[in-house]
Amino acid sequence: MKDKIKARSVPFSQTRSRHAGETAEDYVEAVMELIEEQGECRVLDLAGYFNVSHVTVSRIVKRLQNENLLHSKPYRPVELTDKGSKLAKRVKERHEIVLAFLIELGVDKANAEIDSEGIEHHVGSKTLAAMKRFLK
Amino acid sequence: MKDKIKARSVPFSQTRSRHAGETAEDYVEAVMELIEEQGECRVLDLAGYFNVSHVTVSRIVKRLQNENLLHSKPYRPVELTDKGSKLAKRVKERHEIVLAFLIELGVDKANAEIDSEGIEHHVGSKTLAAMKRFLK
DNA sequence: GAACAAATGTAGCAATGGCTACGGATGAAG
DNA sequence: CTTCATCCGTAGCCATTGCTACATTTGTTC
Repeated sequence: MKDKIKARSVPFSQTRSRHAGETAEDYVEAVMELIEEQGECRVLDLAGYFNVSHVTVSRIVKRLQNENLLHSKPYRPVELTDKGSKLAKRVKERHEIVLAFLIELGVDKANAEIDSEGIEHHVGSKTLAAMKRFLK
Repeated sequence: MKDKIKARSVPFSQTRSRHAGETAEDYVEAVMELIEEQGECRVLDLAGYFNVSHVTVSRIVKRLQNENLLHSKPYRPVELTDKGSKLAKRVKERHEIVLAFLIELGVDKANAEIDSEGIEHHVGSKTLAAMKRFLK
């Protein structure tokens, strides 16, 4: 009798929804950064930031408006809602910790920046706390 | 004149293709693990492993066959090609290093296992080398 | 070998995120 | 106020990864 395969359902949470959440995090973070850097955030700014077409940005912005993370009127700059702003701050802080951690670990800045973008979405609170301890 | 937004094209490489690559890594690793654990790997084993339907597994296995990572005949177990086997070994080794690293960093085993599944795909060679140094 | 359960494949739908092509809105320059 | 470049939205395509429902194959049991 074969053993039943144990589900790795926690680490392998549904790929699609997980990825949609990562996209949301990347977008609110980018919007906050672009607004800080240049006062406003346009669809084309995001397209340049992520290196995708404005169409892709436009659709994702629309979805994130439905999720109450962003808001903007047609042909107008993209702004953060309160909810989006709070998420952006959490994401940015986590991102900065992961980046500083990798650099402290001995990774060169260029690679630390690349890897931290991918890693940040998968750093849970326990791992984040461990990284903070390491930095002190 | 507004500054041009610098593209973050390296960290934000095209999401779809990046994710398809992560799926490939997860699948070859799972196939190798399941074969080691129980001698063969069936579609339903993978469905249980990833907690998705057998239909999703079936389609992904077909895609990975086209990419020459897996092979199997209809209604038959899934096996690794040489290419898939090599990839699986690299992925498994990287995964084990990331997991050991998180535990050494002070993350509890349960959280280390969860986070390492997500983090591993984004650990470049430089970061991996830094993790290895830390472990010594 | 017939019948049945389990495993796998197929059809077809949705959501997400890529794209090109095209059309409408905005805003600056004349 | 018209013109025009730029920005942005819409239409419609594809790929990936989810799903349910149904069809087919396999293998066991009688």
